[in-house]
Amino acid sequence: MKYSKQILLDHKVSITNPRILVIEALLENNNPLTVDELQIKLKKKVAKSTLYRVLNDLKKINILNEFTNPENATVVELLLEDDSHHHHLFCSDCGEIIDIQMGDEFEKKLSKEIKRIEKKFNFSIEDHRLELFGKCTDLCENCS
Amino acid sequence: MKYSKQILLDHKVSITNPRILVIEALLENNNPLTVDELQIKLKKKVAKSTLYRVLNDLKKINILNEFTNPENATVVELLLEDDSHHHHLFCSDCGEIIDIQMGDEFEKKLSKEIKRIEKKFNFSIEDHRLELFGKCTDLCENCS
DNA sequence: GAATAAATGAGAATTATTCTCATTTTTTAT
DNA sequence: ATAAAAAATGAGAATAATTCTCATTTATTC
Repeated sequence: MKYSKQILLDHKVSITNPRILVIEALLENNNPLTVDELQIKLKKKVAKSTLYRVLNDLKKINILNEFTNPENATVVELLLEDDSHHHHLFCSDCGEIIDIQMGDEFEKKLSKEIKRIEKKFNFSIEDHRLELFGKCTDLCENCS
Repeated sequence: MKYSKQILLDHKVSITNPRILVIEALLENNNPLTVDELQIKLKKKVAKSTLYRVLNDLKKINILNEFTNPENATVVELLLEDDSHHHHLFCSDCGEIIDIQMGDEFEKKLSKEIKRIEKKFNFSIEDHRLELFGKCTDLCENCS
């Protein structure tokens, strides 16, 4: 069975063509996509209103991560069980977004700092996000 | 002279009432504000179009930091020379956004990791942002 | 396979932000 | 301090992103 169908089955939501197409499009890319890019990839196959609805459906079953790029455009990526914790690197020249992983030692240090912040502000912290901003130098075909 | 006027003078842009009002409103709060909150604070004193224009003006002279909250609403804060490097903590109950500082050791470790990422992806990284998400427990009047 | 429930497509409605342009305010040069 | 020139403002129109509506289609249940 197609992986995308399995994902929908696993989350007990009905299996429809638009949902399969959106998941496939997101699976094809290793990195996050803006909604615009996604719309272009699915042009004529999924209605705009349906695309937004499907994205909301995927959010509801907790397999979609949504954030914004430095221009405040909405960006999405699938977050599946086997995905490991990662952060994002943004290129201000070509707009590319790259998944990055920080070293274990760094994440441990971050956890400690988070505990300190929790106490200081009497917060219960559930998640965090680290974003790095810069320019890809000479390797990117878009920035050449 | 009012601090807000001084800021405008220092950055060689003309001193106008809407600009002063926006800067004062942002200075009043220690923490970032959504554009909506800012609009309410300035209700009837600054036109909506002017507010957005002034925010863009402040961005141009690099004293405004703009980002989004977890609901993707635009958030702004003044970033003045004497402000030190900080990050943000978001409460998903009351929407409050709090400035936080991470320990020196943590920031040093982060710098090292950033150098590693720069080499790995052939990037030149210019900035970073860390966001923590959680709930304020019992101290916040909005979350009581 | 028929009945029921859920999802879709197309476009209208809504919201956030930018743009336009006539008027007002600020700056510059005397 | 004042007049001319330049820049900024307010009000609302225009645009863009996202959500909503509802008649039709597709998926699920029995």
